[in-house]
Amino acid sequence: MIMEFEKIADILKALADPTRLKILSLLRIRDCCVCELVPIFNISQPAISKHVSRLKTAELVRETRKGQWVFYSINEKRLEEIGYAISHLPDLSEELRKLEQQGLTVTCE
Amino acid sequence: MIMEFEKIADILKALADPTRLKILSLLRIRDCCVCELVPIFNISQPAISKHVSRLKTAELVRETRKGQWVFYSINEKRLEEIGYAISHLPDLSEELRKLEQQGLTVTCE
DNA sequence: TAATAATATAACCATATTGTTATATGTATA
DNA sequence: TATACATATAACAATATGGTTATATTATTA
Repeated sequence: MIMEFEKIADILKALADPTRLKILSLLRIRDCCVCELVPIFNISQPAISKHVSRLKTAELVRETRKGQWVFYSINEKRLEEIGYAISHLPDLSEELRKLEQQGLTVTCE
Repeated sequence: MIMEFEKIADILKALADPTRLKILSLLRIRDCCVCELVPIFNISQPAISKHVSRLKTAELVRETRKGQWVFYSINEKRLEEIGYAISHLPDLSEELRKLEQQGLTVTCE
């Protein structure tokens, strides 16, 4: 299915941060909870919590509570979806057609 | 080749904007110059110019001057690279191993 | 129940992002 | 050369982002 530009941009914004990319790379190895991620990064627990929350909003990770811990797992399907979305962006041929009708296209050489 | 987290994040930031995604979608149809893009979007000429400049910095588009116009073309290779980079993020197993050595991993159930 | 541990949220700050208008630069043409 | 057109850059404003510390929430355990 074709994903809207705004939706794709929103998911890409969630991905477009080195810390969040590192979290995803770690979750590829195994599920982790926030308290395991904290000592790996030089940022506070609330900062990590906000990063995983951002990934969750974009459905790039899923959470499972296990007692006092919340384990996060990667949603590989979502990553595949975003790859597909980038190579199948919504078609804007109509916009270019309108431009031509208005005589606003540039023809050179 | 494996791309560093910061580099991937930087390219993803260039992609993570609806206007820039629409520009890329238009360039998939044919090369365009800034003056053709302006009437398609509800933003000023300098705003469009800055967007294509951001895409150029990330090597997602290339420019060719033709007389007074600058035509922009999509660099599909770069888009493929970023797709590959996302599915082959740098490996952080070592970080998790250190965590285990320090006894900071959580074992439950 | 009280204390502890893990996580999330609130309030705040510094910086980045994305738009604006004004202006500079580069190229073609009268 | 002077003018016009396309594009880029500068200066600025509003909002978003990513960090901080303090505190609230949720679950476990003494």
